[in-house]
Amino acid sequence: MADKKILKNVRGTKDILPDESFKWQHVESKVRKIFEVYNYKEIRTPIFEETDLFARGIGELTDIVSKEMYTFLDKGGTSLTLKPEMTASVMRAYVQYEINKQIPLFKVYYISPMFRQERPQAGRLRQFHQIGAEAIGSSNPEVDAEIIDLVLNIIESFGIKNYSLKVNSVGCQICRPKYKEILKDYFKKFYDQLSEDSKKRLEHNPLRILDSKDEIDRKISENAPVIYDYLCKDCAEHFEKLKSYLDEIGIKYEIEPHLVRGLDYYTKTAFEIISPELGSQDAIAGGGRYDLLSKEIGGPEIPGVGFALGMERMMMILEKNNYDFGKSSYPFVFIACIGFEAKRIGMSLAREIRKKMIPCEIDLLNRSLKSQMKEADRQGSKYAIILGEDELKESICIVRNLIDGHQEKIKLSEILEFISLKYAEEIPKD
RNA sequence: GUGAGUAUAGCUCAACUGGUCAGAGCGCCAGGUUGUGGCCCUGGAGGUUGCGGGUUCGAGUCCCGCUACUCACCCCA
Repeated sequence: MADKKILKNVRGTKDILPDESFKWQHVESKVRKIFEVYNYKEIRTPIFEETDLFARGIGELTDIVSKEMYTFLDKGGTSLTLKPEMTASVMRAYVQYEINKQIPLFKVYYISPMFRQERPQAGRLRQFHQIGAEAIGSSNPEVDAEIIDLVLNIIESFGIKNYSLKVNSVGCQICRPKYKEILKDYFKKFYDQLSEDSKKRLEHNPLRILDSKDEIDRKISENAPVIYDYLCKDCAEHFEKLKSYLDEIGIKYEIEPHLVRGLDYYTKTAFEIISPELGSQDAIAGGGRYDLLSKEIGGPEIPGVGFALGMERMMMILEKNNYDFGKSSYPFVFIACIGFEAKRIGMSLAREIRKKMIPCEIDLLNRSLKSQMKEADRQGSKYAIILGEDELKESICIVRNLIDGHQEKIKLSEILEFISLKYAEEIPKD
């Protein structure tokens, strides 16, 4: 028989094994608390949606839709897509349940995997996780300010200080098209000097040229018309108010007229938080206002703002800075048994201890006492309960403190209470 | 999709210009302690050097192809 191929995780995905998962749990629970403080409730949407939602919501011409989506037909022939981002899904749910008729401002957050079929590299995976929030129902700049304040609070709560916030206004359906044309005319004059990529961008996305990494593109962009001269009154006012809120809150930011978002639905506010500790994919979070999205997906005109933060990217920074994730869970008590009879008593005792919600481990491999003790130590247990023939005869067990090595005999009838007491003493210290 | 780099035990890595080079540390297992962890000592298991060809008396070491991984472009979280 031929050897069976060893399967492995698919490219661009990552397994999070137990020696990592506790870090994720730590980050998630901390983040959830912050959302709670800002009064954002969790929303969970399906991992896949009808392809149309993303195609229309994000925009057919965007990179995400045109080449990065995991799209497949289900058995009924419907085209489905693994979500590449959450905003469209959240808006879909909002429109579907007519939340505008129930709640004036819908504030929700999510922590969820996303899928994009790109070439993996540092800080870029095909299945990655985003922490994000959306505030739907208001076009006020206060909401933009709160969203920015919120994401910065999350970042800072993990001790990250080395970042910069860039904000911009990308206009709206009234003023952006005009600016786009003016920009196109400007770049056309330098067409021959533009990079190959930018020549293509000129067609459908001249704004992106402003964000090019190409040396010559950048030089040309320096003298390009600036969007602020072309914003309509509404957009300009919105931007001014947002800045004044940020100033008052004390948030430091950089005005970045070249900041462009890759999703079509953004209007007015666009922002990005970048970290020099990240490598080429240096955006730890991004977001903005999307007043056009609802209509794109067939809903009424509903304004919204949100952000998304790359969890893996934040983890990269935390690891790099030796962030203290706390420790993994461990069994407070380890029951070591010698012989079948002792194991029977041990199994029963383990259950009683666990019923009291005290983490407990018992040897399941029938190894030597020495191995069991070694295991107890490796697991980080505070106490070992030793049960053997000798102890059974006297109806006792040995309780060994693995921190100081002191051990004593305890009656089997009193062991549960003894351990409970010790555990109660220990709790506040952890 | 394009480009570059890397590919040796479970993990991190050694092996001069091709000639005992298949190793170390960590981890794992066992013994030193007939029923007791952490430190220490001793021993053991574990690799057809990613896969397939080629050059050569001889290749982990050179060449070609494939695959995977990594980084960068693109784009984005």
